[in-house]
Amino acid sequence: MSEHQHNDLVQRRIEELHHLREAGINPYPVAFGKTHSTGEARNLFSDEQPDAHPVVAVAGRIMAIRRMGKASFFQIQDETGRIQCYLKKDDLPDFYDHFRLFDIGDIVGVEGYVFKTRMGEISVHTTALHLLCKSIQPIPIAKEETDADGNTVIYDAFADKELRYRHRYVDLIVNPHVRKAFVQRSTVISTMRRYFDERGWMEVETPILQPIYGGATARPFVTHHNALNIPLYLRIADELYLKRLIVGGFEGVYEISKNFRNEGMDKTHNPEFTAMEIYVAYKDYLWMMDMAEDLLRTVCFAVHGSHTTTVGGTEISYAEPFRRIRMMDEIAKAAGADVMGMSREDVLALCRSHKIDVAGNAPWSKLVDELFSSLVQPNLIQPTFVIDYPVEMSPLAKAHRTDAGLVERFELYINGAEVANAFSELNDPIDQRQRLEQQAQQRADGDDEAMVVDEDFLFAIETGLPPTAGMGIGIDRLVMTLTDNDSIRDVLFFPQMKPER
RNA sequence: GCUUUCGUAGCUCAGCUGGCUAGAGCAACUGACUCUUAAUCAGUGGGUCGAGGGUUCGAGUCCCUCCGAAAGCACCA
Repeated sequence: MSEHQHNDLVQRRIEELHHLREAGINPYPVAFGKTHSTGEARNLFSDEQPDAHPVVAVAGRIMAIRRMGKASFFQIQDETGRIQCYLKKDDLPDFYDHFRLFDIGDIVGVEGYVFKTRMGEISVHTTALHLLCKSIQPIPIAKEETDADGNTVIYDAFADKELRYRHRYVDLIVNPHVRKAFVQRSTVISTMRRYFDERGWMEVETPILQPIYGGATARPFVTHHNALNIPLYLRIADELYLKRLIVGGFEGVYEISKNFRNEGMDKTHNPEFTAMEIYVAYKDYLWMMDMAEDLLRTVCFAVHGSHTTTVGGTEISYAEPFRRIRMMDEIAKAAGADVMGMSREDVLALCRSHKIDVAGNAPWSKLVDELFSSLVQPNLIQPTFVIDYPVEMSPLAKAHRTDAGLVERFELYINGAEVANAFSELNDPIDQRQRLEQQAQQRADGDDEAMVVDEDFLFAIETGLPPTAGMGIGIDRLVMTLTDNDSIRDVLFFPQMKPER
């Protein structure tokens, strides 16, 4: 701690701290009897009764001070916003000089009454001021002005991304739009949870530390359990455990889980991220599509009070029935050829003819995926379900009821990004074993993201999984589209950073 | 992992083809001011220019290595 930044600004504040103590003021008292939020206090004032002078005790962080000799104005900020406070020496003759030792960033409690200044700002006329926490690190001061058109203009906003992510608490104090995005994130999650709970589906918890990882194609983090002396993997997906619970007799389960993937980081990838997975027995992917659509419409409304939102200047509507398109149809339209039944070599040539850079030894499914990602996905701006994927790309999805070679699967795309992935779950144990063995073969052939055979999972499927629909939603990416942020770091409180040195 | 760009005061930023003691605004400090609001006015202090090395008479500026970040690419969700 002593190696902390000890610049002159910090030194100055530590001295002030000592002076306050000498004056008999405890800079770190235990509590404060707050009666109103700043927002509530502001609402107490009415122009019909300007002399009502409702009495309040509000608390918050000092964000601005304007000293004018024997009177001062300061603004305090709490969860609901800011309110100006007015303090004059006549009211607090013994205390007023101590206020000189208060700084921007200190947390105070203010007792007083609500009034409106001559300049028309609703304020608290201070009758007692309590220091609740002396801050010794200065916070960045972004000044705000309301221009003639009523727009808030911010000067010198705290903008350095590295500092904002490393000191997120400062970012949250100083940048209201950052706070707002995280409130919206919380609304997304709480709305989903309520939606599922109301329908009788049960929230569950499954292991994060797993002896065998599965449910997705990804590279895991590995750790070691000392007492058992075995490697354990941090989960990459919930799927296999949640299906075991459906086997066990629960008919609707969901989990909001942190997953971990040991891969590169960029605007859309953080090594730990949040997924929601839900499984409902006796349903299929068509039912799940309807549910997903209703769910997202509900979530959007909870966040925005509207069924539309704007991302990067483009309006996204959750109101209309979402478009549903078949993957193979779209690839055929965009690439000019039906890839079903085409040889790997022909699909490779097709990729090359569209100038898609792919490895020459990539498997058929990978090539088809590339065609889709390059030619179709970027155009899926409005919420769109892409349905019926090739079986090679979906080792856990049930074979399509009518179309050979396909599975009953959909992915939901919004603003060109995949937000949900779902299928009619594969419950044919013979088929499932073959699919996993295929994965194992790919793995043996050098694909280190292919799945591992999980014998206990197969045992569960052999025990009997009812017909079941399952879906995963990438919460971070959904929140990005709902908060108009194009970087995942802006919807994670503490995105992964390299340590400073 | 690769490529490019960036790192100057607590914060936001200037600093030219290398050239006097590295600047500004906000914040801080001293003083004035009892309804201000980007308060105002007068004055003061504050820097290992990310770190280390090199070239040069001279480096914030040019070169190299390292650290950190951002954007793009690759991989993935």
